[in-house]
Amino acid sequence: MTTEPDPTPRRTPLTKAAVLGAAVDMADRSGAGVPSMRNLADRLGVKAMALYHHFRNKEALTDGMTDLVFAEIELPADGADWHPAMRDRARSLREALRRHPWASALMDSRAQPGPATLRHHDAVIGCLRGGGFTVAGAAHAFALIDAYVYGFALQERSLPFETVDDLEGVAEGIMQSMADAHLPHLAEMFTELALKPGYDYGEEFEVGLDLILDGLARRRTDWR
Amino acid sequence: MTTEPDPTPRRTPLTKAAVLGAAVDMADRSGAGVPSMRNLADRLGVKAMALYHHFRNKEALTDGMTDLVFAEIELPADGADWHPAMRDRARSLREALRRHPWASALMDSRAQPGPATLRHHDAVIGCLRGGGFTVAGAAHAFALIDAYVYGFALQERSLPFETVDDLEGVAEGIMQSMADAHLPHLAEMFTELALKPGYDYGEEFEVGLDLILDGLARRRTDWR
DNA sequence: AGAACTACCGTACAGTGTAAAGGTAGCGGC
DNA sequence: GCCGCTACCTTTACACTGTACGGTAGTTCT
Repeated sequence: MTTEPDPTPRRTPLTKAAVLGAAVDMADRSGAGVPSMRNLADRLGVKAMALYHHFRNKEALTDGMTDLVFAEIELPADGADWHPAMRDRARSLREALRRHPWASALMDSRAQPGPATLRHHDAVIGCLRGGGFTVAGAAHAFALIDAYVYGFALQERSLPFETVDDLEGVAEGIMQSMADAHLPHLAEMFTELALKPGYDYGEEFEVGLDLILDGLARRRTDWR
Repeated sequence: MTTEPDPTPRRTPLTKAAVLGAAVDMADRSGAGVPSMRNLADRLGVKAMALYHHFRNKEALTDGMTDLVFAEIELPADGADWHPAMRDRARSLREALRRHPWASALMDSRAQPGPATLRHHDAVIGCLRGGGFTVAGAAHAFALIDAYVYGFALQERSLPFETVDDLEGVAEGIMQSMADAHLPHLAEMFTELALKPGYDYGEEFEVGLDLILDGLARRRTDWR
């Protein structure tokens, strides 16, 4: 009777995937970035040091988290037309970075790209090559689009307001600075654009993306 | 004799500027990002809590540091032609971010822009407006260029190697992954481009910048 | 039965930001 | 002279971080 099935040997053992899922979820909710090992362990009903059995250190954990984000991004379908495919991918990447705001800052420290990341990059490059880009041209296009999307996500995240209500409070302070320091152009942009009811900084994304994709189309066959 | 000049009342008192200068210098040298309050204080011959007399909290300190970086960036000269001026500014910004790699990641958390930052933005917008961009057009151009430069800096910083020697070591691991996981396009790009002797990822910067400035020139008068 | 291995826990340490309070030097006013 | 006042810095303390080290149940292999 001591060898009964024992449905919960103590609890169902942790898996890498379960830990990463919980970590991503906590990071998304809290808005405070990657959770601490202790908090993450608590949420999993376990003590902090148990996590080190599944991840060499915290960096390995965050690497796994970013790879999970990459897995969410829409891959270009095989043989798809490069132009709409790149547009879709850029939007998808941007939305993933918006869902997981901690991820854009994390790019920095990611020590090594995970499998989803590599697969993602391969598909994108493949799509570009199929669309007539040379190897060097595909590298140009890839670097350009990615830099833009990451940079945009970073900027969007660093805006000092989230809602329109916030905006008005913050705006007063900035407007004051602008009046004090004689910054007429900035002031103009605020009063005539940014503070107007319908303005949404997020819409700048499409404008820039259009310009970039258009430029790529124009250079596609010239490069190299 | 008790009222002598006393050249060192105990020591010359700290100033905000001195603290910020030391902090930036430490961050640049160490490569480990913003120093801790204790380490920074040590370097200044002072105890950690003394710093809180000059900065409300650490965030205020990092805000000051980023503002100091902005102060290094070349401003467009008054009335300068927008095209070369924007190119120079983008290069200057990128080089500042390369000198201070911790700064690009810090963009994120900067709570409020300092005076140098605001002055910088004002000058850039002014140059664009003077070059015939509408308010909305200048906003488009500004958002696009900045996103690109920040994103590029972020990517460049996240490359898993620094020197060509490092590269070869890392490459073997990645090549192995690529072979295992069937990533032919990525493999091709590595063998035919990235691992070739003369290749320098940094040169991609100019390619993308050209494309963007060209697109801006093309749309300058159409926008809005 | 004993050994080896897996998965987890307890404890401990050095490091972090910072709140609270205290000290001390230099000052102007009585 | 002395009394506060302010500017600057220190001491102490607390809650929190990542993680090294060693231990301990339970399972599996021999």
